[in-house]
Amino acid sequence: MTKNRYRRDELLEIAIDLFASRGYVGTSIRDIAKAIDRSVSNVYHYFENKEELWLAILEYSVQGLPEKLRTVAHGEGEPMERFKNLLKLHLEESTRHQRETKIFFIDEERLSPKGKLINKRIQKEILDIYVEQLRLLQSHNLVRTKHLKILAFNVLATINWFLRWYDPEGDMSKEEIYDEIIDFVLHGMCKK
Amino acid sequence: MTKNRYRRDELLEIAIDLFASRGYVGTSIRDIAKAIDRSVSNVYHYFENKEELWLAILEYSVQGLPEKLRTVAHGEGEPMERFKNLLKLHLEESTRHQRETKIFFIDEERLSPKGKLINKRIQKEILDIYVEQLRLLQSHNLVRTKHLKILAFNVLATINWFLRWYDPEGDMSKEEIYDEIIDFVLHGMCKK
DNA sequence: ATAAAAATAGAACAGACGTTCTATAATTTT
DNA sequence: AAAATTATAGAACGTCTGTTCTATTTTTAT
Repeated sequence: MTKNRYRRDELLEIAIDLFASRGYVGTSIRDIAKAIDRSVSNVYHYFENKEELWLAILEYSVQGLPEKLRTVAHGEGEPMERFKNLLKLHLEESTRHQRETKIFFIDEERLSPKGKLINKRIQKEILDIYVEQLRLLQSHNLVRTKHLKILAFNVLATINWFLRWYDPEGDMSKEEIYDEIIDFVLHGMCKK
Repeated sequence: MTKNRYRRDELLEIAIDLFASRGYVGTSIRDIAKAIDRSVSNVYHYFENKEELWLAILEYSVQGLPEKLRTVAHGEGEPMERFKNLLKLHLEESTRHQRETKIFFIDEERLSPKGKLINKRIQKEILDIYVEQLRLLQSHNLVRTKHLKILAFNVLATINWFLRWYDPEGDMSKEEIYDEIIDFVLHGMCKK
């Protein structure tokens, strides 16, 4: 059985590429089939329908993110150190799955109720991780604001927006950029 | 002549609503016509085609933003004070045109070359304003980083992401949220 | 009041869409 | 070797798409 899971994953790869560059609605099953030089029915052989294909991509990549983040957040070390690790891992994972993560934020309104729910759930899970960690830092008197949720949104803003402008071909290394971003999140733009 | 510019703007309003909630590709001309209870041809009477409608929305709202931002940035007062004003105005304008600004960031890949160009130009104009202001602040030794462009991206991240989570029905006032965001941009999340 | 212009509707078109159906080739299991 | 399963293709479906065409009503200008 399931020998040719390989063929399925090829399909998935192409779909990720197309969805990431043209969006969910902007990519047709025919586009995907043509891009990999197979028939439309072949796509339907591996995936029940378009939305299941979309969800398979999420499962393939973004689905596991909250768990990974939680592991680091609940790991060892000082709270602030752990928070930095959390940011770092989040940035690394976002870069590693850049295309998929981009997909995750595009066209979410066009999904079926089921798809929307999954999307929202993952986003909520991630937000909660950050709020929880910020609350911990707050209890150590390390955080400036009272509105933790807004703060969490702002932190996530920086991480997620990064995907929109990051260009792997650019002349700065990933590590350099991560450090810049983490520094911004922690201390903002102003000197001292 | 042009007596019923009013009818055109009604159409524009509906289109903004639909585009903002369902995206460019996800909204058909028929959707728009149906939503305002007119015929499809009526839409075409006011707008040459779908993309021109899209561009009309940009013109109607986002187009003027760079100029407004520039005016404040080049205004009076200390550099840091002016920068805060810049952030404040940018947040205000984004809120005022929340739907349109959202449209501006959705589906940009699906536009024609012409549309893409306009989109990119406006985004570049705004980025340049920030880079310029940050350079000024840097020359006054008020900014911590050397990579101004990344810093500018991070600042814009916070502002633009705000549109994704801001809910006018929420229990915090706009002013409160603006202040939180500006504080985050300036000083980050850490105490001192 | 009449002519010109603007606003509207409705039908039609050709193409793209997601999906399904039927049939055949390739592979795996027995 | 035969049977069963999996992988593939191709045609067809009904629906939706952006757009155009023709015709009619309404408004404006003369």
